[in-house]
Amino acid sequence: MRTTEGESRAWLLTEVEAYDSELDLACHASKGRTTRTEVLYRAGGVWYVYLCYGIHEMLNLVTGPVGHPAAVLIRGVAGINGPGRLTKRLEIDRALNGKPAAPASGLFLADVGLVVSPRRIVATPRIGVDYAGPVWARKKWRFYFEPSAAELPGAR
DNA sequence: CCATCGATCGGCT
DNA sequence: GCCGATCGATGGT
Repeated sequence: MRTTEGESRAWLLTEVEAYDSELDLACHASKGRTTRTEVLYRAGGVWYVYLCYGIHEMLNLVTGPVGHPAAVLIRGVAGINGPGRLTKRLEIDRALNGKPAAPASGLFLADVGLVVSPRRIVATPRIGVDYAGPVWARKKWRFYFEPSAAELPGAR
């Protein structure tokens, strides 16, 4: 959910990708603590937004305890597929980097009570991380599900 | 300082 | 299926 100039909008989160620890060669923290990755080492609950390919803003939620770099890349919501398209449509950029995932920052998560059976959730290798080598590139840490019309925001 | 490359996307062959 | 766009973080000279 997001608030922009008083306007509130809601999206159903449908696709994410996990990045965990310095051991994960696909995780930016695999290169250690740097100016860019510092946010990943904070306590979970803050946004990590960076520029990819010089064009796309990537939105991630930091998820680990203090000192343990881990994050979830927000890859898609109902109606918007692709992490780059998502940030463009939601007008999200690096200004949000390091900000809390709370109403004060304008972008936060809300539990709407939707229960998704595990059998509906598909797990696949992460996208675009072949450079991480076979072990890490093959881990099935991308997850998504296809929401039904009745599950979309605003449906009744 | 300079070179490399990327958690992508849209357009074209 | 391939390729270029576009730029900041990173690492080496």
